[in-house]
Amino acid sequence: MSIQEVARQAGVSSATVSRVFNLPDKVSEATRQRVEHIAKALGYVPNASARTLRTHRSRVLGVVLPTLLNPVFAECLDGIASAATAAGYAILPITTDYQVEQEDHAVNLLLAGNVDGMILVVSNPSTSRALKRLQAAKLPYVLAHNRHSGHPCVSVDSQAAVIALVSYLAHLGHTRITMVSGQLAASDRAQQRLKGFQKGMKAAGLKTASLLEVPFVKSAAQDISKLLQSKERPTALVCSNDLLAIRCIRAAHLAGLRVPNDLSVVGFDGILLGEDLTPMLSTITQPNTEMGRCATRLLVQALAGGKPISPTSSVTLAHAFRAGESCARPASPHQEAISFRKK
Amino acid sequence: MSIQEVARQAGVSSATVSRVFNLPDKVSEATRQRVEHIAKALGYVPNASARTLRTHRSRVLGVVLPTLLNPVFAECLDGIASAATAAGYAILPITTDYQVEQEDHAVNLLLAGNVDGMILVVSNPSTSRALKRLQAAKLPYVLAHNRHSGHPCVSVDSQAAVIALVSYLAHLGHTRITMVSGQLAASDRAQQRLKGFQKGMKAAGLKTASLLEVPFVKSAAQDISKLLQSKERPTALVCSNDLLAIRCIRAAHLAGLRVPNDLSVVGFDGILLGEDLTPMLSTITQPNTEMGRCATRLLVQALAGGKPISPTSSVTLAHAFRAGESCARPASPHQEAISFRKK
DNA sequence: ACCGATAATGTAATCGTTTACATTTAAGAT
DNA sequence: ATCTTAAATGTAAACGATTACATTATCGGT
Repeated sequence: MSIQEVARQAGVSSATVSRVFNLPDKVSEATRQRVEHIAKALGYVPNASARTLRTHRSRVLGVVLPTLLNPVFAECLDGIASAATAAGYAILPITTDYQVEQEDHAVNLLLAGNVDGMILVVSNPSTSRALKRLQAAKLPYVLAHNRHSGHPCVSVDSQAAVIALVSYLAHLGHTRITMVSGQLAASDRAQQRLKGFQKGMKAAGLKTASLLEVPFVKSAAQDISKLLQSKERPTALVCSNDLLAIRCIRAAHLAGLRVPNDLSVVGFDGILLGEDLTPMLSTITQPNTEMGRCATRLLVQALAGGKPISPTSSVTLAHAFRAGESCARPASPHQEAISFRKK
Repeated sequence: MSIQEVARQAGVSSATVSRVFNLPDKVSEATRQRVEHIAKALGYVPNASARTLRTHRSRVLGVVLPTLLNPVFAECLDGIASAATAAGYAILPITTDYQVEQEDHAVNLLLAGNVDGMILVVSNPSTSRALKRLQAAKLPYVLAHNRHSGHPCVSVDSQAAVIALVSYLAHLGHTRITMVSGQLAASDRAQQRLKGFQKGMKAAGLKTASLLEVPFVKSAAQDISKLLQSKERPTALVCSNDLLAIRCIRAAHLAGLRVPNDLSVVGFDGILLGEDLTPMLSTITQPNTEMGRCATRLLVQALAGGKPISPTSSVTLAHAFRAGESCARPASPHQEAISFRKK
């Protein structure tokens, strides 16, 4: 069902039909109605490819994400989807499984797909070839969940958040605090959070900022439980993300430790599910959905303006500490002994 | 960077360049190499819109989902994305928030977007206008998570699963079992699971198959806790999905009930996160990611064959009961009294 | 040396829009 | 009645690929 067919049936030229949809006030009331009526009757829908070919605008945004299996990104994509739809854009998402080669591949695919712009969550903005490629192609883009002065980003200040968190834990009386992180090399977020942890520990006068890096999910449980059974086991875990925190709580349970009585666990991300858990997850929350929305709006705005997005238009969204139930004062040595006997 | 430009620089016609990419063996080794080299040097990428316009194939699949905030669908989309990418297709997902009007809207949008086919999770296949529209447009599609004899579906046999579950609970000694469901009208899955519950209760010789429908998430906690504080409170909850089960466990905790000692809770879906919870979620698992993959493969196959997909090619995937820790024998009246005093 | 077959390449139409420009129509001003 | 101007519509050229068909080159066989 082409525009020509509609034109024929309505007894006008294809140009007029086109105008009915794109510049309705350039066409007389009478013909407009007639054309609209016929178009609807025929079920005419303008062909997106032809339009894109002609106008060089696809009204599609590419989205590059590590995975959808972490609710952080699912929530973010949800925000992107809603904002995009609201602005009349469709989205083309691709996941990279945290692999840089796949980032490159994804960007190439999207570039070939004629997207008008991209929203990405990359491993490391500083070293990303994908971003270089984007700049070379002069395609507008915005990063979400990444934080880098050389790129337009929408993010929270992870480092500050963790510094404040450590200070809070120290005030609660924790001294043996361990950070649990996923593969550091795979994410600048993880690095920034670690940095915040180290600074926070120093500021709190706690010398040993110990770190447990669990590169692979499959071995995580073991590694964590080993840590928890060690002699000088930590009284608090600062986890680089909520999923990790949830696994730590599980590991603690399996090791016979009660959360938060014997061990405090704090996450990072504020995934929606955390609030429904028992114990309710204590975590640093970021507005994940809003982050996606915000990035999308930024991009759409730039597309409307027709100019690339300056790194100076980066947005820092507010984070917050959610005091759940997985974090409390450490047990005093006396109490700890009791709790130990109980087992 | 058009094909013409590459052709000019390579000193050949655009047809030859096109053949280099689409029918490489129809072109001589020498020119192929030359063209490939020049194309790469110029960073040439074939224009997807032009290609689609000409060939009537976009290599894009539309995806219609209720929401990404429920991990079931995020996992499913993950499967779709991976299978689609593997088959050389991109995906265009839209969420409907469980609203039929939005389903219609989504389908129209995707139709206008020139997708080659669609994968959908709808509220109700029987009444869906969106599906009618699709059939009218003769666009190949597959449903996932829906189950209906009139459409090609990839799903599990929810009803059988719940029947077996109720039987299991009855054997454990539970007699007061309540099903907790989201808005029944919004999902055929919920209806099928309820049906299974009712049949299962009957088969187990338990007359009252009581149902708690919690249409809105915001009031769910209240409704559930009211149920749990009622005089003849159930000893087991069969939840229509995992998210609901998690909220029930939370509500039980807030009501002072221990899971599974005072209350058994079983979910449905088998979201990945359930395994990391404490108590580990007892649930009926479905292969969510695989479901997405399977639906995609079915669709891609049909697209290759060029024929619409018959409802008879529907696939039923295997479900399984995951014995977690949120489900156990009910406390004997005596034990129950003790546990009650303890509070 | 010539023929026929086959391989390699080129020509040009086509897909369905949008839009600059040309043309027609209508209305108001004189 | 004529002229000007603006509004409404039409004409036709793009956009960048694919592909049926036409053409040219190559080569073995006689």
